[in-house]
This record gives sequence, C-alpha cells and structure tokens, in this order.
Amino acid sequence: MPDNATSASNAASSAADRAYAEIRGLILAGDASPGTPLREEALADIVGVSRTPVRDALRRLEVELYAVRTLGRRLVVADWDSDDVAEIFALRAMLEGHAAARAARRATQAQLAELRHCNAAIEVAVALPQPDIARFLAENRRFHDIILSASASARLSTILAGLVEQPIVRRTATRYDRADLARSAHEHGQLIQAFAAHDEDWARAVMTAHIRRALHAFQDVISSK
Amino acid sequence: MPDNATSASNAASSAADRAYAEIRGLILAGDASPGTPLREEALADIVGVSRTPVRDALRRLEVELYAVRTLGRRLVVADWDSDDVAEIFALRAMLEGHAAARAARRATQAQLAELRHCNAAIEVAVALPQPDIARFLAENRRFHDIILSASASARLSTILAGLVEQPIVRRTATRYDRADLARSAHEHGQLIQAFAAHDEDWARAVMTAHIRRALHAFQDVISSK
DNA sequence: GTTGCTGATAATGTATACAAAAATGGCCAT
DNA sequence: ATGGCCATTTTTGTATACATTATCAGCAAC
Repeated sequence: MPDNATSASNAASSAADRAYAEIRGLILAGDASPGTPLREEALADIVGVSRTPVRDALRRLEVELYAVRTLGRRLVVADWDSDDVAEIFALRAMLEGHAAARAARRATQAQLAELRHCNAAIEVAVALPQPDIARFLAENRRFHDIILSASASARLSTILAGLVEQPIVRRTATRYDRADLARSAHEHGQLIQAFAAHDEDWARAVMTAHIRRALHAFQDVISSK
Repeated sequence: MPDNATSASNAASSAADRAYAEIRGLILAGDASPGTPLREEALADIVGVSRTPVRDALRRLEVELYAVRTLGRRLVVADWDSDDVAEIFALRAMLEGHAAARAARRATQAQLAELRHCNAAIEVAVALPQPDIARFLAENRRFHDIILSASASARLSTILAGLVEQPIVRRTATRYDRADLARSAHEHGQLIQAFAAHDEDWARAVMTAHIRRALHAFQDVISSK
C-alpha cells in the first residue's frame, strides 16, 4: 500500500468531502503556498464539483486554520510559523493528555486489548529490516484514535480532529530513525500500562511527554534541514 | 440596554450570521428542545432567508455541538447532560488557563490598563443597589476576550469561541448573589496582578480556579432547582 | 507626485432549481 | 397480526443563476 496519507486519492463519500480532502492536500503538499488565494470557482474547477461543496470544504479548512480570511472576506492559505507549530503541539499535549486521563478512568478490557494489538503492529512495523513508515503512521493514528474514543468526549474528539495535523507527524516520522520509532512504541506501552492501572495522572503524564517529545523531534528536523 | 444576550435581536451583518444567532437562540431558549429535528427549509422560513445561509449556520452549530447528526445525515438539537457541562468547564479551565499563562507572558501595558478598566466597570455593576447582571455579563465577557487576545493564539481563540457557552454563564449569573459576583471581580483582580507580574503559573492557577468555581456554582444552581 | 474618487471587474453571499438519499406508510405475504 | 418490501414523500446534497460587496485601474484634482 503506497503512502498517500496526504493525497486525496481515497474516494470520499460526498462531493464536499472530496473537495475538503483535495484542497487540504493541495495546501499540505505545498502546491498552494501560504498566502495563495483560495477562490471558490477555481477550486470547484480543479475538484470537478460546483461551488457549493467547495464552500463547505473551505469553511471546514477555515475553522481548522488551514486557511485564513483576509479583510475582504477572501480566503488565503494560512502561513504557519514555528510558533504556530509549537502552539499546536502544546494544545495537543494538553488535550490529548486530558483524553488519556479520561481514557484511564473509562477504558474497557476490549479497548485495552485493541490498544495492545495496535501497538504490537507498530512494533512489528518498526522492527522490520526496512521500517515500514506508512504502516507505523497508520497504526499510530489508530492508537490515538482508540484512546480518543475511550475518552468518551465528543467535544474533545471534535476539537482534536482539527488539531491532529497528521502531515506534521508524517513529515517528522519520515526522518525518524529506528530508535525514535521504537521509543514511540515504548511510550505507547507505558500508556497501556497506565490505562490498565486506571491511573489518570500517570496516563496524562505519559501522553504529555509523548506529544512534547514529538514537538522537539519535529523542531530538530526543521533546524537541521 | 435590555438583556438580550441569548436572543437574536441584534441585526448581524450577513444572513448566515443572522441565521446562526437566531437558531442558536431557539436552542438556548429551549424553544427547540433536545432531539428536535433541525430542518433546513423550516428554519429558512423562520429566519426569513434561504436554505444556503441556514446550512452555513447549521454547520457551525454542528461543529460547536449544539446540534448532532443522526444516522441519516439529519440534524437534531443536542442533549447536554451534566457530564457534558462538566466536560465543557473542564476544557475551558484547561484552555483558558493556558490562555492566561500566555497572556501573562505577553500582556502589554495597554492591555493591562484595559483589563483594569474593564474590571472596574464590573465592580461598579456589582456594587449597585440592584446589581446590574447584564452589565456584569457583558463586561465579564469582554474581560475574558481581552485575555484571549493578549494570549495571541488564533487557534486558542477559535477553539474557545465554540466553548464559551455564554448561555450557561448567564443562567448561572442570574442566580449569583452579590457576594458571588464580588468574588468573581476579586479573582479578576488577582488575574491582573498575575499578568502585571508576568507570572505564568500564577495566572494559570487563578484562571483555572476561576472557571472551576463557575462550574460548581452552576452545579449548585442546577441541583437546588 | 500623490491622494481620492469612480466605474469596471471579479470575488463572495444568497436564492432557487434539481438530484440523490433517507424516512414514512401502506401493502402483501406469511 | 406481523414482518419485510416497495412506492411515496420528505429532507438533504449539489448545481447554477443572481445579488451584493470588495478590489483595482484609471483619472481628476490638488
């Protein structure tokens, strides 16, 4: 399975979803660089739908701050500086930490089993002679999604959905060496232990550390580039 | 100025904004009780606009979880139980605490002056023979908005905008006695001190306490009803 | 040369018509 | 009587035409 996490290759259900995925892809791939205007009709032509679903997609991208509105109600691609990235990670650390704490309180045996199974898959992907980055990313995302669902907070899920920034994770992970990936899997193991013990504080602390390490890994990649 | 915080009486700029305000008003006023379907055409008739701006408004209300989508892509008014309310306050405590910490680092003298002026107005409103609740609420909101703007994080502002739940604050404040209102003003004073000292931890702690007290005040009102 | 207006142009905002999908109700078979 | 299936009806999704608003070029006045 090719690594197409940021492309819009998977046919989504509705035209609005397709538009969202495709426009988001354009932004993340850098085809639409910061400051580029996002004109509804042009995008409608590109995606092959009408303006209506494009408008829906742009509204979502605006909420998630992929796009910002200029004074005259026009949309342009947002420019994320390093402070923005740091802030995204800070918010994720806080909110996913909170999610982990809630999950520690509520996780069922079935969910714990799912997490163990998921992390086992991650460990396999990491241990391969040539680590399977795409597999790692997919399972990593699933791992965090299981926790989010175990946290049983629709609000938290909604807020974090716009914050996950898979692209950043992905860009970072492509530079990870095996040791980094293994460390990530190890931290997941600690999380599972904390959940099994129903220790909220432990779970929150491990998750916070997990995310903040990702921030610094990302910053290292950027500065060494 | 009458107390119309939750009504849609103020003529918003666009039809979409009017629709948003009016539909939100219907939900908050209880005219549309939990589970009530939100049909686009019916709402368009009520607001006096077409379905297009109503759709925009419903999308926003959906993101903010005022409405939830049923299996068949229909929208109904969401049902907030006490756990949801507690979760909203928990998230606000975390995020506004974070905002306060950032504001403590960044607040300018001008912003501090604005906060002092704003809180002075609150103290006046509270000290009146008949406390001016509407004024209290308006200035309270402004106080928190100034902090949010001083925190200089567009992401935080966006997330908190969907979480402020002014209606809850309002419902609570109408039951506050003068002592409660005065305590709130006092906590604002502490916040200003923390900002002036540029003490992030202090600011975060005071803000967290401020919000969590509001949660318990709200819960007391509910349980004593 | 610069500032401010004004009309042309191009973008977003809104309304409406049409398409697709889902819910409802009745009918038939069992 | 009940359960499943199909047609009708309702509702949402999409396309497009029209209205409104912002931008920008050009020109005039200073």
